[in-house]
Amino acid sequence: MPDTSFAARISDMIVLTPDEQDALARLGERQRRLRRNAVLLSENDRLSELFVLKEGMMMSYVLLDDGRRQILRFIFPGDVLATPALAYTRSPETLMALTDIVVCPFDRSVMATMFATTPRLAAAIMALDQAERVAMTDRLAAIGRTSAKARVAALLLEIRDRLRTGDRRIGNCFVLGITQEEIGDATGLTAVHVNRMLRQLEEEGMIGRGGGRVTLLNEARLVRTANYIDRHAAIDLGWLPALA
Amino acid sequence: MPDTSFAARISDMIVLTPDEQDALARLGERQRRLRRNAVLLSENDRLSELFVLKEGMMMSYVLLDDGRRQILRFIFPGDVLATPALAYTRSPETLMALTDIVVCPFDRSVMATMFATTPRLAAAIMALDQAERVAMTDRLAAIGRTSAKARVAALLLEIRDRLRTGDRRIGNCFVLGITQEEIGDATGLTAVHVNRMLRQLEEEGMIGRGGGRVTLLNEARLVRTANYIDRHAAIDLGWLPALA
DNA sequence: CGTCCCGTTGAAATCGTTCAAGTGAGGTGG
DNA sequence: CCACCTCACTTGAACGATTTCAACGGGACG
Repeated sequence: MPDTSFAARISDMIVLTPDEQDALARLGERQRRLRRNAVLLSENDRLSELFVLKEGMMMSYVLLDDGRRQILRFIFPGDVLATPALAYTRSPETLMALTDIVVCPFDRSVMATMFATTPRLAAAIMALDQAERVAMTDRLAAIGRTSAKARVAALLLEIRDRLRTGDRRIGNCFVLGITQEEIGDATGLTAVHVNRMLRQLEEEGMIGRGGGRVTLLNEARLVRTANYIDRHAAIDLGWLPALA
Repeated sequence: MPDTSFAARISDMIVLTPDEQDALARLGERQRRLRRNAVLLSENDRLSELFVLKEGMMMSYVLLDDGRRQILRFIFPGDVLATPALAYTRSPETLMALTDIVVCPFDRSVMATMFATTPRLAAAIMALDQAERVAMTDRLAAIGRTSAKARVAALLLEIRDRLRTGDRRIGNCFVLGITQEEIGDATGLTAVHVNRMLRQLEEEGMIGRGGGRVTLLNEARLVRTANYIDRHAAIDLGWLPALA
């Protein structure tokens, strides 16, 4: 049984052949540890490796000329990072650790080999990337067309669901792991306004806060105010051919 | 020489083997024509095919509960559509023709076959998808963190650059092909405000308008006010192994 | 014990929206 | 060929959501 959370996620969805399990295990061979707040890759850095996040939480972001930051995504165990390496030689985004982390780097040539030798696995990776793409379109729609309250609510729900895919025991009460400023940079709001929105969600009984934790008190209502859809729950790789 | 614009785009970037050219040509075998404003696929429709856009222009969007619309991307000849089919059985977005179009549908099982038989081609498709992903993060950052003027300017530049990849003769003067309402739905603004921003860009001498066309009069300044980066120009697939 | 970071709160300012009205070009039927 | 209709675009004025500015509290950490 391969031990990376990435392997766990893949094998949750398709049955792997021994060859595929080997290939998957090789992705986890090298490991790199980084401290909280360490930068794995900066915008415009030379880019030739991809990574799988094995432990911890990360984020990717871009900085604008005026110093403003847009957080593009939060990254959880089992996610593949730095996929732009497949199309670009310089990173379009910065990758930073939000907690102490363990990542497994692998050269993009490994990806090329995987396409040739374990195509089904490559297809599965591409499919998971599509799920990430769809989650990003959800964020785009949220930022472009929903209220501040809805965006904050959606982010809370998304983080909870992502944390839960890594640990099924996580219920309605969890440690967010990010600051209000980071929530703002992810949702296109200011930290000040995020604070007001959290307070409002609390006053309306949708969430509780305390001890660095958030509790979803009325999830149904939260989902409704957020326009939220859990994209990770609906993933279906059943079309992948069951090769020998 | 394969005749789809998709084939042209791929072979611009890597040298194809005869097998790969065959596989590419097979993608273009079936064709479907749609009229302007026709819907190829609605949100939540059953999803088992992908498409390559051969001619014309399309967009993808989502509708929110309150009827608001967020346009996720504009689609140009050579782009692959409905890639969420690789991870989901129902479409997360609506695909609509902005002009009369020709699309080439192919089942996702064809994609699976391609992974196994022409892996390098599959890798190239995944790489181009990454470019699309990066363009989407640019839009996310624009909507989340830049002014209305910057967003409109960025959209004008992006559309011009995308049109140009299909027709190198296109210079600084081109037909936009979308309404101000659509610009608004793509940038997270109202049609009214888009109008004011266009006027402002015009008054400041950055663009000219007339006869349904836009002219970029001061491209350098426009790029600066938009924070724009041309992602399609920097694509590099050189890492793909040059197989026999 | 001081300092820094994060969170909190109020008041004023601003950017973008909403509402309302009007213009103009293109298409269609009489 | 004209009357009519629709759709996109245009413009002004009022409104409102979010930002900005400013100040303060509290906990963690050296």
